[in-house]
This record gives sequence, structure tokens and C-alpha cells, in this order.
Amino acid sequence: MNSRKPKNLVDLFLQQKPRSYKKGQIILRPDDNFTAIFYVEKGFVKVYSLTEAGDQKNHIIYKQGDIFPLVAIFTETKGDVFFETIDKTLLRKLEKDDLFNLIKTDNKILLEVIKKIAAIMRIYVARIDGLEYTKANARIIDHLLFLSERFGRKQSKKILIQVPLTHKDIAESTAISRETVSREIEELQKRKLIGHRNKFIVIKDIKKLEKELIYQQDSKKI
Amino acid sequence: MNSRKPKNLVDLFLQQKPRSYKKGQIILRPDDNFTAIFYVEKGFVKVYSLTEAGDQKNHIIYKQGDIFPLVAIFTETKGDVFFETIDKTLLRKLEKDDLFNLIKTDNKILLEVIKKIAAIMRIYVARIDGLEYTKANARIIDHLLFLSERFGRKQSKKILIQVPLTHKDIAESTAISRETVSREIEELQKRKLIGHRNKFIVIKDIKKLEKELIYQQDSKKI
DNA sequence: CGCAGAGTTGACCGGCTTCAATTAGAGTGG
DNA sequence: CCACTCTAATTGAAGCCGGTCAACTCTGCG
Repeated sequence: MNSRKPKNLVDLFLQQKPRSYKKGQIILRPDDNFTAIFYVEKGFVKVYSLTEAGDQKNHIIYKQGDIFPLVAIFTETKGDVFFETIDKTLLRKLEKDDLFNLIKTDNKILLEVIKKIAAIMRIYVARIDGLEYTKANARIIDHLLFLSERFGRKQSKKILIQVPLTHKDIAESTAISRETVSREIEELQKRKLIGHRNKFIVIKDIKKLEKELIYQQDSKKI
Repeated sequence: MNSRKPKNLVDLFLQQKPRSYKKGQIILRPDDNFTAIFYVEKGFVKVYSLTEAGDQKNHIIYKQGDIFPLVAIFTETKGDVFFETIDKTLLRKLEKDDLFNLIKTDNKILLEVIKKIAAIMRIYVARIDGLEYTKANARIIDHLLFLSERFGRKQSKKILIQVPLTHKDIAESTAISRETVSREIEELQKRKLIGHRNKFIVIKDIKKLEKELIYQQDSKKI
């Protein structure tokens, strides 16, 4: 660990040496020792678990500025999750002990950590909420809105979702079959609510999409 | 706020005056100002959002030792969630500013806060993972296992899930209709995997239940 | 005692998974 | 740079899981 005292959390990570990964590399697996913490400088890291049948269940995708793992580091329990890059990615790695030694004395950085964790927690809440839509198309639309908030970049009236995603990824994030995802996505494209620009999904009309979600969702009562 | 310097986080909360609530009272709603943080001394607080159709979507149930809200307090964003007691409950309330003033100087307590948050985050991860089972009975079985880990109390070979839950609650936590929950629960009772002791669910054979989950789940490949 | 909410049960049917058979596309190595 | 391979996506058809509706029972509580 570099000896210069870091100004803030990001500064601390940037003192570490950069590690570059290509797409599809596993950074951490369940049987690893979770003694280090990573900072995403560039790229994307997908977190998922596996069913006994071998199907993936995607939890979250970390992007630039995020740190991981959080649960394993701060609870001493390790989960059954894999961390895998889904694009060319640049990480910084810091030994857990080094971070803990620092935050024991540096209160400002500890508060930064807490805010990062809370921000990720907000994502998790949104994921749970989205997964609780009972209809497949509501779940997909909600997920698209979720993605546009987390990875979206506004371009005039449209929103470009700047993360490389396959229909398979979306299926594994929403508990829907891949085929149904394809069909629903195509339907939304036909209706000009979404589109795509070289591999990325584009939200063409977010207002309409939000209204669609309200309309689509199950209404047992009324 | 009491002037004596608290030894730890729980101690700090116990310095506040106790507030008792009966079942079904709403502690916080989306339009409230989230300027205070609560500690659960006794009882249970359910967190949920509403669909536009008025259906509840349950996120998590806080129990003794937990603190809330977390996301709203540490990210300055407020969600669309309700906090409601589901039993006779005792809470301690602390103004956000008081907590922040303390943790600015008391590093030990801040670290305690981070660990509490990480522990809750672990729950959220488990919830996401459970909601990503595509089959209803897998989702229910997983949820029962989840509940037994979070609220279970071992009694000889059985596990008593000590939290008052209705089938409706389970339905709203798993994105399954209430009728289907009833049918699946009954099936599991018939097969002696679960039972009930005065309003609480009892896991009679957790090993079998775990195996059932493996067996039930979708296996597209092989 | 009566009402409201929770749970039960049966029947129906439709949304989504599953299976299968191609097509398209992306990544790899000579 | 092109051929080869593997994964992703498309499309159609069939069948079933589970949502929905309805009618009824049960339970707790004021």
C-alpha cells in the first residue's frame, strides 16, 4: 500500500495499481477468500448466483465508481455469488486490512464508504421492487426503466443505456425466459417505445414506457 | 438527546425514550420527512411499496436489533416505501442530526452502523436471489427457508418461525397469488415438511425442504 | 353478536415456459 | 482477413402452471 495519506476513498483506490480484465473473466467466486475489496474504474462487473440446475440468477451490475464485494467484506460471511466482468474492465484492488486500518482512524473516508453502501442498497431495493411485479411484461418494462436510471445517458429526448446487455442477461435478471424477453422487447420496439443503437438499448419515450408499466400491471382489485 | 456518552450504538438508542405501537400502525410513509432513525427493540416492522393498482409489494421485515430507514437516511433520497408494524412493537427514535454528530467523532459507533447496514444488505441479496426462482413453489420454499434463517428458533429438530405472518404476507413477498400460496403451503403440510404452532409456521424437516428446493427448480439444461 | 379480513376450494383459461429448428452474430485462431 | 465455432436471438407450436373469479368458511376483534 502506498504510504501517502489519501484525501478520499477514490484517491485511496487510485493509489493501487490498476488491473485490467477482458470480458467474461471471473474476479471472485464463492470459494475464494474475500480478503480484498475492488473499485471499478472502468467497465462492468456482473454479480450472479447459480441454481443447482446451473441457471444464472443475476443480482446486480457494478459500474464505474462502485466498490465490491460489500456484504462479504463487512459481515464476514461469504455468499454464493460470482463476480464476472461483462466488458473490458479496469479495477483497483485493496486489501481489506489496509482499508480497515485506514477507516479506523479516518472518519471521513468511513462515511464515504457508508454512503457508497447505501447507494448500492438503493439499487437492491429497486431490484426487489421490480422483481415483485407478477406479470412478465411489467417486470421487463420496470427493468428497462431501472437500467435507464442506472446506466442511462440522456441524448436529446432519448436515453441510451450504456451497458452491454444480451437478452439472456435481461432474462436472468428478471426471472423470465429468454424467448419471452425477446418477444416483449420486439413488441416494445414495434411500438416505438424503445430501440437500439449498436448493441445498446435506447429508451425512445420514457413517459410512455412509465405509463405502460402502470397500465400493464396486475390489478386484482377495482 | 441524553448527554451521557453512549458506549455503543444500541446503548445510544436505549438512551432515547421508548415508543410503543400496536399492530398495523404506519411509522413512516413516502411523503414523510425522513429525518429520524428508528431502532427496533421489540416487535416487527414491515416495509412495502404499492403498485398503482393498490397491491402491496413487501420488501423486508425488520426485527429486534435492526435500524431503519437506511437508504433514505444515508443517501438523501426518499423511496416510495411504507414502514408498518405487524405486531405490538417497541421502537426508539433518534434524530438523524444527533446520530450524525456522534458518528463524526465516534468511529467505533460508525463502524457498528456499517455492520448493521451490511447485515441488512445480506438480507436484501437473499431476497433478490429468492425472487429469481421462476417457479412459484420454488419461490415459496426458498422464502420459507429464508424466513427460518431470519426469524427461526430451533426447538429440538424443528424450527419455529417466530414472526406473525399471513398467507397474504407471503404472497406479497414472493409475487405469488394468495390462493397459490395457500395451496402450496397445504401441500407442504400434508407432506410433513412444515406445520404450524399457534399462528407460527414450523419447519419440521429442513433438510427435506432444502432438497425439495433443488428438486423443484427449473432445469432448462442438463 | 356481527363484521372484516384471512383462508379454502374448485373451475377455467391464458400468459409464459418449454421444445425444436433455424438464423444471426461475435469471438478465435491460422 | 476469412473460416470455424459457439453463443445469442428468432420464430412457431404445444401444453401447463398458476392467476383469476366466485362462493364459501373460518377466525379474531370491537
